[in-house]
Amino acid sequence: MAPDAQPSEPPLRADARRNRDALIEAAAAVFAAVGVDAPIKAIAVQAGVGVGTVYRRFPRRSDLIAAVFRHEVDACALAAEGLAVQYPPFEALAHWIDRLLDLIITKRGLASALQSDAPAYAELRADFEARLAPSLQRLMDAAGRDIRSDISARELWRAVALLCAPAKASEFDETRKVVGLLVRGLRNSGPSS
Amino acid sequence: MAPDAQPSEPPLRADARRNRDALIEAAAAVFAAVGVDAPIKAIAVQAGVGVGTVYRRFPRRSDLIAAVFRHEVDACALAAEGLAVQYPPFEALAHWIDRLLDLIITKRGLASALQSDAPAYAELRADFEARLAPSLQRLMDAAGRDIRSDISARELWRAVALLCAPAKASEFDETRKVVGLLVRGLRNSGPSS
DNA sequence: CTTAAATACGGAACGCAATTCCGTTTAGCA
DNA sequence: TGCTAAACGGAATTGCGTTCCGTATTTAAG
Repeated sequence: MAPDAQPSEPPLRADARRNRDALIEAAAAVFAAVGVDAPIKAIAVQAGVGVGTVYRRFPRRSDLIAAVFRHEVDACALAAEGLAVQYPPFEALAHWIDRLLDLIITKRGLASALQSDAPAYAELRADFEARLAPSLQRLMDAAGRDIRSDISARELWRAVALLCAPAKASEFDETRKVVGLLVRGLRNSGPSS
Repeated sequence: MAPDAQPSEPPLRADARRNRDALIEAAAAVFAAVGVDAPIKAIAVQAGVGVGTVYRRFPRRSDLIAAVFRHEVDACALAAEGLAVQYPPFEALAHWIDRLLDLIITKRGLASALQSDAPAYAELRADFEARLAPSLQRLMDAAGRDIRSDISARELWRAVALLCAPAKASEFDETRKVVGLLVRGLRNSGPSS
């Protein structure tokens, strides 16, 4: 009855760790070049391993995507704290959403993957959501009556992710504009503070 | 030099027309049951024809989708006129966007298809856009200063389509809410009329 | 320094859907 | 009725995702 509930995996074997790292690096390169829906084989080749190795370590494509972007996602979540200090509540929220936009928009195919319900991507949205929603929630709480209360952090995050979906480089401006509209609609013009 | 430029196809042979109609009907049924990304074979079977026949008549999947929804799309475009008469400009616009939402939201996978850049769907967005954008443009023109002028009909239409993308039946309300936010943001709160 | 068990590896094999191709069938017409 | 063009169906091809298993490597014990 020892509290071993959390099955903390045994440490990876040396070669396994090496391959794991190589795969993340290779995937980052391939994702940047081709998009997150690149053929698994391409990533395996780039990393110099067999496809079996990819699947053993990252059973779902979303696992690999999540690993590649983990640092950036965490950084974005962290940035909320700084913005909350620097700006008034509503502006902090707006700026953070800009930051979120930069995160999603520049990764080819990431936004589409985030809303795919294909099993290979199933966990991705949840993973991103788990890391980002708390930050957003705090900013929204801080904004209090400045924003509408009938929308949740999860809903807002998903809306932004959706609006990023088509973004090719040529459409970044359009995406920003439309997200801007959404944020405008979020603001409460009711009883001024 | 006769103005034969438009290569109006010769009329279809009787069996060809029969199959064409059967395919549209079959596709409608399959799309409703499984979504617009259903296997072509499933549609062929349902229609009682071979896959070759599907590809001969509808080379790209988008051709079939467009054919299936043509009536509904045209009806939506038409509805703009009526709304423009019944309501003040901004409300007419808002109502029409609701109508647009109903059109897209209830067709499984349609919204995703509308933003896919896969070749099989390439023409779909353009096709819908060509039919819907003029109506939206008229409503926006009529709304004049009531709405922001820095967004085009095409941009607004695309944003709505994007926000519909995830919509499973369980999420219709969420989608409506978020689109509502967008429309709110579109309204000009500046110099009142 | 052996050696055996546990892990990990690679890539062949399989499944599934998209798309093409071509020998056969059928409608339209004289 | 017979001929030609149009259309048909479905087998074959292609491409990717995913699984499986015989082989190779690491690790730790002796």
